[in-house]
Amino acid sequence: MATGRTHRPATRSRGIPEATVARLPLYLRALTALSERSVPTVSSEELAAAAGVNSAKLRKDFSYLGSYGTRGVGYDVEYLVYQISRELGLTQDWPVVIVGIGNLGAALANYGGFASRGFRVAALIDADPAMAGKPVAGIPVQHTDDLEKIIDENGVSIGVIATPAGAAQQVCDRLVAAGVTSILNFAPTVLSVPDGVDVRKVDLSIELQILAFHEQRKAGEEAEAAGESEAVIQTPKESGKGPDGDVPAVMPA
Amino acid sequence: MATGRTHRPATRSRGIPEATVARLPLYLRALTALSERSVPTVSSEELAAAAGVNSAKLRKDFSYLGSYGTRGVGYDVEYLVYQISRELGLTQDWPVVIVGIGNLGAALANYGGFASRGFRVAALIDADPAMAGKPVAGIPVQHTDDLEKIIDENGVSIGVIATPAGAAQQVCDRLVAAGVTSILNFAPTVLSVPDGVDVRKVDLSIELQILAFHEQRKAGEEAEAAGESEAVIQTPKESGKGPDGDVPAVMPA
DNA sequence: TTGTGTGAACTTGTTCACAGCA
DNA sequence: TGCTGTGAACAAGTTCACACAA
Repeated sequence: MATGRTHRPATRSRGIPEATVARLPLYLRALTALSERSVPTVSSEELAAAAGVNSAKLRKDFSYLGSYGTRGVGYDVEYLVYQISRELGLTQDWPVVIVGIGNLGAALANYGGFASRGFRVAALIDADPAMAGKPVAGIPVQHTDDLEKIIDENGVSIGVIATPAGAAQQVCDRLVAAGVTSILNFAPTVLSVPDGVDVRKVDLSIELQILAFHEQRKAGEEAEAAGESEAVIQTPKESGKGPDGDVPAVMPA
Repeated sequence: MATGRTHRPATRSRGIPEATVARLPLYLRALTALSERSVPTVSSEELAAAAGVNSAKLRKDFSYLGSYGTRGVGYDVEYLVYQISRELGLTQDWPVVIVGIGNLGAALANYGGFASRGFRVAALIDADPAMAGKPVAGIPVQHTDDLEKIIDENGVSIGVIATPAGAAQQVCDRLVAAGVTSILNFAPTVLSVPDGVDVRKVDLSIELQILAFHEQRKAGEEAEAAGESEAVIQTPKESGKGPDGDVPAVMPA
């Protein structure tokens, strides 16, 4: 983890900002829907609405890819679908393995959104010998022992970890050693990986906690709207060095 | 959707930057682990390593909450756990409903990470009458018809949508109408909600697409390292007004 | 006339580096 | 002396507003 270089080789990969990259799949989804309805062209305004962003942002994003629109007209849907797909690397096939076939792993295996985007579930792997051979989503589960072989034979470079937290780092290490360079982690742990390996994490409980934060804030605002004046929203820092402020006496031994 | 005000009442909620809020659950998790090992204090350096961030960022984040550390010593683990929990609103109980009990919904219902963080699965809801009454994760599934009643009776303000994309907006509308003000959306659609309602989305396929982008880039860099000189990483803009650049002739009808 | 493409202003987020407290 | 807390510098991301191409 504590290697000298920055984790990602460059903050902007090939000149396209991360924030833009993260939105490209959103645009792609909206464009695919339009394409299916045989809509030939869209304006930035329409597409932005469909993708849930504002049009200035969308145009800026597209400007990093090149000048693919026509002034006064808009964007050619099919052409943009192709350009974004290419930019995201979805014009090629990406075999992925899912490790940890519990509830979540099974859900992922069954998730239709992968196949339609150039991702192919090449194998399902689980540590439970009782699972071995059992088909999930039509794919027989294989045992962890064969992990390296499976990665190698299928040319897998993207791995999905859906194991319990305790097993995640170990699985991660084996995946990386076997040649996987991108990992999608569902286990609630921080994974250490060598330079050059990308990790993205999805943590369900973290998302809920962020919602809870805002939810709590809303509740506070309501109370405030009812009685108190404006000074209710005071920053905790204001009570800075004070004896206690609104901090309950919980300071332990 | 297109209301005058900005979507979120304020960009910084109660003075704490969004980016910081998003990291608090990470710190909390690391702290909880330390707490379980009865570690009394941590330095910003240690805690940062455990949470996978750098120490400067962590200290800055904590500075928004107040001055909870001791110079020359570090942070009291238990005290910080409490402060962050309180800040995130996790000292209270949050009943949540999960709508759409397919593979993913079931996985979420079984997910242990919720209960341990103040979230309680108050009800499971599905549109399939055949599911009604069947217990998932020990909780009987209820029919969508009763959605409003369930929300109301349980005082639910956070809803999780794990339905197919087609049903998501409709479910969302009903949740919101019934009083839900925070939604965690797993369906691959953009949801429109009125002002004051928070939506967070988790899209598995989007995460993979982002990984694919970086994966592709890596492959490109390898090729480059083999033969070409440095000038290979040229920004697409450099070929700006040029005839074609590296764009293949795919422009459709 | 319409809607893209983009410099420039602005906002948010990150990192640096060090003063100052325990 | 050691580590927090934080201003100040920097970087990334967003929004504005308008020139300009079709």
